[in-house]
Amino acid sequence: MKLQQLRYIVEIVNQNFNITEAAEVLYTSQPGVSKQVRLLESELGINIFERNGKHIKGLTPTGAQIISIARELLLKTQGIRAVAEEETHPNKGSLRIATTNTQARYVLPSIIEKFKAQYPEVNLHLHQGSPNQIYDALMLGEVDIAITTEAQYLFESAVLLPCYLWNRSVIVKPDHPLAKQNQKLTVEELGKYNLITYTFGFTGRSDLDHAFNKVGILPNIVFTATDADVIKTYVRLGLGVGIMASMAYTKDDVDLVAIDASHLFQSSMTQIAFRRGMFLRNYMYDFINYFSPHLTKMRVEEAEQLRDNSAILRLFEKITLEEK
Amino acid sequence: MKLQQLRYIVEIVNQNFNITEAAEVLYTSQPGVSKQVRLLESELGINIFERNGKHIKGLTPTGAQIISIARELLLKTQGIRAVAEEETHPNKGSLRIATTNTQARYVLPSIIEKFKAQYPEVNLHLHQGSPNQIYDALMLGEVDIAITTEAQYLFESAVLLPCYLWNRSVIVKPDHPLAKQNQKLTVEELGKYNLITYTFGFTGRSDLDHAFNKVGILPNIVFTATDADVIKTYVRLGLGVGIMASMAYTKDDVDLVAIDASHLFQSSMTQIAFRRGMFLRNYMYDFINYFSPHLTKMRVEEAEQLRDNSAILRLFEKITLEEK
DNA sequence: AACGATTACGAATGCCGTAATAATC
DNA sequence: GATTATTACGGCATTCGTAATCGTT
Repeated sequence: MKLQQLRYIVEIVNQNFNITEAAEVLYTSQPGVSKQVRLLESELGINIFERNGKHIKGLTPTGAQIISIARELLLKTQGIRAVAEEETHPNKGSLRIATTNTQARYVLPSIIEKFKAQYPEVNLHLHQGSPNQIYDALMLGEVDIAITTEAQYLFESAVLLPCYLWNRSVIVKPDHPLAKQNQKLTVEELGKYNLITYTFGFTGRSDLDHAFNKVGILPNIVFTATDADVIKTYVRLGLGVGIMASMAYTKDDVDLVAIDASHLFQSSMTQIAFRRGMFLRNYMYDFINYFSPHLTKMRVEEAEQLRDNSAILRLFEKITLEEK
Repeated sequence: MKLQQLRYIVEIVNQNFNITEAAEVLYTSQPGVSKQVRLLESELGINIFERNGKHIKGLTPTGAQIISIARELLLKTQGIRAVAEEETHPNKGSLRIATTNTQARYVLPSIIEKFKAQYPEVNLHLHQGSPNQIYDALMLGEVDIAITTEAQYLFESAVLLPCYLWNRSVIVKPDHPLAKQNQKLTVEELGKYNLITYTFGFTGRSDLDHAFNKVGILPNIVFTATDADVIKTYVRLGLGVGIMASMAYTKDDVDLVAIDASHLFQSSMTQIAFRRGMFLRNYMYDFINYFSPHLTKMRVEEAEQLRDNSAILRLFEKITLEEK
């Protein structure tokens, strides 16, 4: 069994069982990959891949288990390299982040600017996707860090650190009735209008639905989007009232009015995640710390020792209380 | 980076930083090992080993981290092989168990007999040691399964399954006053005699101390041993009253009298442990099941999904309740 | 017919072992 | 002086790439 052979079989799976493409990605020849796969299979005495004559169709049940172990194993080789690089080039390397639109567009820019200034030699890769995609990218080792506000249950097998609470604002044009009234906004009132908000599974949408359910109102949601820019665009077209993360309302949005709605909906939590047992470069700790100042290296390490994410939540609730 | 190179550096650590011995254990030549180590170090650009001129003294801090990752990584290669062997030779392989004296001497024989009959082609290795040694052997991958009755806190990073509760008996010679009295035994009464029991850290000794502490009696423990045979020997010599696991009193002990003491001391729990994430061969599940009938493959798998051992305990408390 | 996997073969690399050397205890 | 690590070097195995072949879609 060779590390290369494991790299080969994992890459074949990644490339949808196409050895030719896998060979290209690996900068090697098709026959070489094919041969090493057969060698590994004969060494283990089993078929990893399900074949139809000469064509690979998929994984055998045993093969699927082996791929899963091989993936973890290859991640550990990256860990060894990272440990070594931390000593040889502590300020050099790459930081791969997966996140959703809201973070990428409104929260991360200033943090990345600061980070870039501190670590000019770290290559930053930012991948935007749905919570599910973010989770997959994290677990397949395609990114080092995930930032998410949704589907915390997905990340049970990762280390999930609470970053900050955020609230929603209602967005309307200045001539809209809601912009003129002085009374405090109610959920009932919002229910009267056409609403534009996030697509289900994005940016705290589940918390929002929950608030309407609780008062027994079926909201009239006419448009949904995965990002606030689209929401604002449709509000500007007069198609409805927008509900989005307050941080997505910026000083450039002079043609829109934001009405605080933090009293209507439960606060949502933005969280940062990484794979359990992963070696974190020092600059990664720093990035996490820039993103969320209470997440010092010491506290992150302490949190990782805890067995599940609810214990991590309790830890930080305690820390917040003590600081007050 | 090659798997062999990782095997080499780990084995050098195992052999106390002696490359010559490591080479012997690996059935290869000293220069070959030495060269591969230098190659790996130069590939990573760091020193794994602390050197004094040409002699290896120990690990660098970075090296220590790398060894730790390399160990986990090599365990995963064993996992891949195990998955393959499960398909090629489901009834063939090895089962390495670490346990304490009491289990090895009084509990396991009948189970091993049954297991051997079922799986004649599985090589059994039984290692006896202190709870600490058992834990180390398990975590270093030297054994597949650990059976323990002590120091559960040590096994937090493993999967720890509750097997059965057991109690203690007081062992005396037939002419001893305790053998003749008909009243129920009390802790106070026991405190009057010289006692012989387990060494601290073995076979539920901590539970025993706890019982004396609770009633504020300082027991007069004159001999301690790691196994019941030694305890019985000293009782036979008339040196004191023995307190040991009831299961260690067998039909061969006709010259001794056992007095049930389950009402005096809290029951102790025997537990079975394996590394989290380890691939268990089917015969291993069967062994666990023979050892503890309520631990079916399904329940063991379910328990492993849980995040910590207290959750596993709760799961089995629930199962026990439902069965009643 | 085109694409994709395997086989065949030659070149190059790399690993391993013996022998010799150097350094430490 | 004995033990232990490194260097040198030659043989062997393995891997990799190109070219050709075979099968599938």
